Amino acid sequence: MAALERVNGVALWRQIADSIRQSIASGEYSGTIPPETLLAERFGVNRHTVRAAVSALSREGVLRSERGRGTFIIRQDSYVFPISRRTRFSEGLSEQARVFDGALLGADQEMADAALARRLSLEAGAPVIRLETLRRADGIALSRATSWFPAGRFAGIADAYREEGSITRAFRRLGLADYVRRETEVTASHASPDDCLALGLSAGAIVLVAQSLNTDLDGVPVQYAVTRFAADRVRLAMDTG
Amino acid sequence: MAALERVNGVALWRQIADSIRQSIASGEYSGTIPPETLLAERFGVNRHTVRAAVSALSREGVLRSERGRGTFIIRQDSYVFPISRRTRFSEGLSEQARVFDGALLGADQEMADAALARRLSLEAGAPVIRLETLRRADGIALSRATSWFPAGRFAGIADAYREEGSITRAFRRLGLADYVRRETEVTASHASPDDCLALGLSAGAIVLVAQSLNTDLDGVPVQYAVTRFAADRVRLAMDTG
DNA sequence: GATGATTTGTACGTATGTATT
DNA sequence: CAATACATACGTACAAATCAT
Repeated sequence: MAALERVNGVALWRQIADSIRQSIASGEYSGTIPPETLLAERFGVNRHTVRAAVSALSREGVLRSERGRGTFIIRQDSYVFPISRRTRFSEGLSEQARVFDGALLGADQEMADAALARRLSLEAGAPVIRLETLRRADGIALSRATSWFPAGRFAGIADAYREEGSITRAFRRLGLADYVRRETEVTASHASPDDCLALGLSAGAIVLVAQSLNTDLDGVPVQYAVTRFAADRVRLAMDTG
Repeated sequence: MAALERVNGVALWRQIADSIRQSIASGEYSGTIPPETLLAERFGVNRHTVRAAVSALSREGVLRSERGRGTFIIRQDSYVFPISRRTRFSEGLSEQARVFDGALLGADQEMADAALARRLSLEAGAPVIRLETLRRADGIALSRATSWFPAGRFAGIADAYREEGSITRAFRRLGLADYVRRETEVTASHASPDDCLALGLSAGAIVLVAQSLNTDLDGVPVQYAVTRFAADRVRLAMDTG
């Protein structure tokens, strides 16, 4: 594998670890991964380097090595987040997780900058409420979101969310019975130190970043959110059938 | 901060380079990027580390530094891929790129394994045609896709695609006038060596992985595809308004 | 034009991580 | 496990080009 060279700022063992993870996800291996010596030969590296890769995956909870027996694949749960006009994370997940909750990490009032004001159809500098929230399923952090709401219309949103643990229910409490998702834009990037802390990720992990806009039934924006999903625990599903 | 690399396997400067590239793509910067000292402070690293990141991006043709003046953005390539029931990549992109084309990297006939057969509503072991394709905009590789088609119905799909450069037109040529996207599932992972080669990415880059199913108007599956997008050049947009 | 602030370029030193032998 | 060569990251200092005043 000539492509594996250390010139790009990514350690060989990390590239090999990612390759192994990929092979596991694609079903190429089942039960155990091949022996270290075989992998070393296949990747064209020293056995020590393969060991470093396996060690990293073990730390991340993907593999478990047993002396004399082999290295076993630990199945990890992955959650599907539906994205549609009627997206309700809490409802979509309730079938997959036994315990599902949202926590309020922080709240603040600030002034909308030009880009945010445009998205929420407000005047630049208009007051908005920012919520930092965390979603968990069965005790595992899945996503953290930063949401902005027009401050005039949703003054008590922070308290409402804190007590309800759900945007849908917080909206309902403030008199907004229904809302729809107008648009979602998905990208991906490396997890920031903040992401790692909040989501319990190892440094260098990947997050799916979704920017979304919700409106009321008259098309008036009620929430703009940037949500960061732990990419190895979550799939985003768009049903367009 | 030096400890980051130990846990991670991805060099700090590489993570910062990716982050800068992401910010450029998302339109956060325009014209120039912030000064090195400011970026260093913002990322919490030494100025040299930022310089290593900028240096890498300069080698890749994204940035150009001028002493005393600043660091200028050369390529600000960000393409939005719409995902909807009527997704037509070629149509959605034609407004954003001057030159847009699809190339056939390879084609093969194989037998559907259990998972693929289920997705295409075929018997396990049924013959399918696999296409490896690459999409470019203005000469820049945006995505590579592996697609499977029922071999019985779309025998000449490889030749048709090779000559048309588009799935939509290849389908039309084989008598399928129209089709719809039924579902799409999005995840993200590190770029494999193959991805790096095909998409011109640096090791450690991120790809958005979309698994999608297309059906004809009667709901019969016609194509299952796994598409790998260069995450720093592409945003996936779901319009649910 | 001169001055100082800003910004990128260069150099040296130190410590630690990475990968092979 | 040790030795080795190279990459990564920080720290400090100063030089050179540009820009606002």
